[in-house]
Amino acid sequence: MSSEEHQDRLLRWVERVTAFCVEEWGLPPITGRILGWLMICDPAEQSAGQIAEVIQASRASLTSNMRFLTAIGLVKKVRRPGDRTAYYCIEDDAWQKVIQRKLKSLGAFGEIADEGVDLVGGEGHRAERIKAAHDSLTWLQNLAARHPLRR
Amino acid sequence: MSSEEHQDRLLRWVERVTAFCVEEWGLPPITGRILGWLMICDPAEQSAGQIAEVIQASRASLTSNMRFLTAIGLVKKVRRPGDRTAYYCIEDDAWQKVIQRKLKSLGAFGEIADEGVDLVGGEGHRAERIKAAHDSLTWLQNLAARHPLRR
DNA sequence: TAGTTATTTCAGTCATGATTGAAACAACTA
DNA sequence: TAGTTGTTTCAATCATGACTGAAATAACTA
Repeated sequence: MSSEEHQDRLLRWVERVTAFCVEEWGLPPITGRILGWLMICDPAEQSAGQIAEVIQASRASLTSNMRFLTAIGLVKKVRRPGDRTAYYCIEDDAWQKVIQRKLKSLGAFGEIADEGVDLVGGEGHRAERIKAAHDSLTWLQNLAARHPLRR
Repeated sequence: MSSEEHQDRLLRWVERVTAFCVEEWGLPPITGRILGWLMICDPAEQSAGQIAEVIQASRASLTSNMRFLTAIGLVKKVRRPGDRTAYYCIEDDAWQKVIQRKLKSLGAFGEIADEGVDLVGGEGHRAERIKAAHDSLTWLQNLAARHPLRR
């Protein structure tokens, strides 16, 4: 298999990751491509310029996306003394962070549900309806807390 | 507390649910308001007209949103013989469905990660990096399968 | 210091899709 | 049947925000 063929396969895989990030998590396409590429690239550390070229996006777009991805802790910026280029690399626990964040947000929704129960008096059909929501929303969080992922 | 005051409180709660649906799940505001209102309204079954009035949206918007919400199984449509009005009501297991769907999508992402491992040869830093992603992505799904929510 | 290269900022374009009003339609009543 | 009321469709508007090119800035070397 030629080098270009292999690169093509990698990019097709990146595109599938991108589709996921866009459809399931509402991320912009370029953000998804960056994440996908950083998952599978070699070496792990890549400059904004390299990434821009391989995923066909502008440098300007890379700047804002990298800022976003580092701000939320999914990507880390690596600087080397004597080199003005900044390199980026996906965090080892990036997906674990994503998932923990989702769990936390579900839990917060569970708290809102709790307040809803108070609001309707705590008894009756309405309260039961909201309690059911609360239980579903906090279930996973409790489960995850009791059974953390070991690597 | 007057009836309007109580209604105001309910609507403020609905607005918090809406904010969640919009920010965390990327739903349109009106979709979020409908869900929030159907969680806390009394009676549980409400016509499109009633909902439109209380959340201040157009009938047209209600039509498309109700179609969406029933299509994905979060809301059910109730028809009564001799009454041309259609009533809507949130499904008892609506949030459980939402969560199961999210888990399934995480699992699907896990499968993509699996293929990524094959793509890079199954060994080395790259493979380990993607394997870590895979483990995080499938962890919750496995956990949930082993500890289903009992009500 | 001047020169070079990479990054960041910012104003503007563009695409997407939520929302609506008006008209068409459907279902009931008298 | 005509009248009434609720629903759906559809074309058009509107808001949002992703993305870019060009200019400004920053960081290195000689």
